[in-house]
Amino acid sequence: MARPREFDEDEVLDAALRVFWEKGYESAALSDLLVATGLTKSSLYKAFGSKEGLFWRVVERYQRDFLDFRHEALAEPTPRRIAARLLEGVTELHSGRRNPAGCLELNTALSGSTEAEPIRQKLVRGRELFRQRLRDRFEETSATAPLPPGMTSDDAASFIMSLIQGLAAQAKGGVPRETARRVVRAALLSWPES
Amino acid sequence: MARPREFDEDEVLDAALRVFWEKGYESAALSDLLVATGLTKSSLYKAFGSKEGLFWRVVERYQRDFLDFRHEALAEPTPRRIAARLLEGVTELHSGRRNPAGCLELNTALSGSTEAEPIRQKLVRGRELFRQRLRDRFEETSATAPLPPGMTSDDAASFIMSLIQGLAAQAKGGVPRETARRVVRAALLSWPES
DNA sequence: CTCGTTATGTACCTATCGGTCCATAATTGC
DNA sequence: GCAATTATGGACCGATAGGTACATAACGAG
Repeated sequence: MARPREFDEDEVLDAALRVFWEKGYESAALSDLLVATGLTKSSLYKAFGSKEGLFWRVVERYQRDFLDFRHEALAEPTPRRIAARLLEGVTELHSGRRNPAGCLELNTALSGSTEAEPIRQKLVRGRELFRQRLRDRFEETSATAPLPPGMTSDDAASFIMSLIQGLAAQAKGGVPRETARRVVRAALLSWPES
Repeated sequence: MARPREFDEDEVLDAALRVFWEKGYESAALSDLLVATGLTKSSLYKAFGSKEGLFWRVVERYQRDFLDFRHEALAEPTPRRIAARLLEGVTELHSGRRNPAGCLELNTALSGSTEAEPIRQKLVRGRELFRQRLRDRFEETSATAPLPPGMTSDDAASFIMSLIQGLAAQAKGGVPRETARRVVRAALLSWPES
């Protein structure tokens, strides 16, 4: 019983996703978002409340559409297979030519303005949460197949997280996918096969 | 035969270094730099030409004063000792409470505005140059002590570089030094002792 | 056909960005 | 002590940032 929307929310979110992915939260200007989505300022603010509101909707989609491999990875039965699936997933995601280089979340979480500090912290918290889930899965699956000798589940989880961030940073720097693949291979050399 | 400067250039550069380190190039506002250095806009522009001019002077100092361990690392006689010294250096540098969290260069190189794109690229080039030096040293020293079995010098260099970026990103996220140390230990487990 | 409701387009707002201009101050050589 | 030179203080600049106000347009319900 009112005027209908003239835009498709999915399309708008996808367009905004590209912008935030390429530039990070802060460097993505409102004007960039308007051009990319085709919305007017009024429509955007009516629909999403603010730039930050839009951003969190976008992050939601990012996790759903692009980070889904993380769930599959955690479901793997051995530490090595979990780690491999994670690292390979990150490699394919961040260093292809289909998507913007690097990681949407990292690109945002590494900027340093005081304005975006709460956003940064929320992202960091999410990262830590995933690290804990990873550690727990390493702990569980290490009964089936061992971790690299000398590594605790916690060590292993922190190690993999660091590598994931590193790969994302490298990808943003333009390091080619093939190089990333060799890094992953190298990192997994000492991880026992199932 | 002219009016003398009222500021000490070293002190100014150190103060500016902190600001750029904490915020990255873009998020470091000119006003932040003025407050931190105690300079007026006129003096800053007279002395350094522009924000970018000041930034490169600062990077120079950063590399001289804080990345000096890289040279020592490259001088080590075996791959493991090179890698260890590098990773430990990065850990101590980035995740202490003495210095701002994370890496000045990475904090800058991961932001995505089009304005700072040339700066990003220069930093990325510098990183690639160091990677090559690292690879060459791995190649040379692998005669004395082996690399981890299955890794070429190039693999090893890319692996270490990724880990360095990862540690820097983690540090910016507030991951404690002790965790970083455990990551380094884990990463070096398969690297043969000299 | 009108009314309530929601969406859109446009003009406008304040704050801040990096940077420039110019008058004035402090120095040394002569 | 005067001229030449360099440094400083502060007003000013256009561009852009994110965000708001308000009038108008398009719908469904009655």
